[in-house]
Amino acid sequence: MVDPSVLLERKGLKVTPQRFAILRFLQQTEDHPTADQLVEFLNRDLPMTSRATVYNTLGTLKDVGLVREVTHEAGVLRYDANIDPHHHFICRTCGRFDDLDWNLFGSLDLQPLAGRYPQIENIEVIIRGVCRECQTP
Amino acid sequence: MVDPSVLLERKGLKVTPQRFAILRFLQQTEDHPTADQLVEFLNRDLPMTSRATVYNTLGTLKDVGLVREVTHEAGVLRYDANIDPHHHFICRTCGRFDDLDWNLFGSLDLQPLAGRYPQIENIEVIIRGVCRECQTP
DNA sequence: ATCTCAGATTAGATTTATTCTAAATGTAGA
DNA sequence: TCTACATTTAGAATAAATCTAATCTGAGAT
Repeated sequence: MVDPSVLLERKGLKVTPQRFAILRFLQQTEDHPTADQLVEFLNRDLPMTSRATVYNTLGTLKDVGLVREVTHEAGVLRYDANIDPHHHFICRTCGRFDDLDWNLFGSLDLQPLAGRYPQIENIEVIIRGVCRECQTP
Repeated sequence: MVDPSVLLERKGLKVTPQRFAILRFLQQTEDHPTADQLVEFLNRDLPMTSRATVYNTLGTLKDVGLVREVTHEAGVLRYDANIDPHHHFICRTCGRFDDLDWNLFGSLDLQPLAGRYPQIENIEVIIRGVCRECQTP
């Protein structure tokens, strides 16, 4: 787990308390929080981060590639500090959102796409279903 | 292309002019329109469909499985009458949204997931990049 | 030390997509 | 025709995200 300050500096961004806290929280959680959940968490003890800053910061972190936007649910925008390629499982019942290992499916062969789509930047498999915890036995 | 009336009746839904028009439009377009684009189109010539009805109808069509919600863009919800499994390409520049053939990647082996995720309902590969038309040569 | 200025943060207003509500309409069957 | 229920409707309400204009902060210059 790299120090958030180092990551921010590498990207030429000033290290502010808000940026530090947001990036560190995203690094540490297994989850994929929404902007709103971030506001909630950051201000739980000591309110020091406005809603607008959370949106601004998530935007800049996304622009420099420190954070990914995850947009696989209706009306909800989530954020992920795991920027290595990986896949996702989404539970229809509880909304649980798991990262899945990139190598799960072996190597996806993109050859058939190369002609029609000359510039491919990201590939991701999305699996939807009901997770073990939500099974009704 | 199956008659929308037949599809609606099979699902036990009353055939109304609005439902018919919405389903037929989704069947005929290559695109993945938003609710707003549907309202716009349906009322172009003769206004006869309210915004609420478009949302209601899309909701019921989704519930009975005649239509799929596509949720891969921030803040935008699109609809697709192609309910056979398939993949998607999304252009970062123009937002273009193409269906890709299900067999493009051969068969995805789900065996490694079976233990952890007992109930898998849908799999989809999402490819993001820049389409041929948006290339700057 | 203090000044300056660009960048960062802020509260609150605004915009946009979606959902809700309660009334009006349409339709199938008695 | 009458009744009952589903559907549609306009407009209000909600929620997420963006915008705005003012304030704050801190690193380098003086």
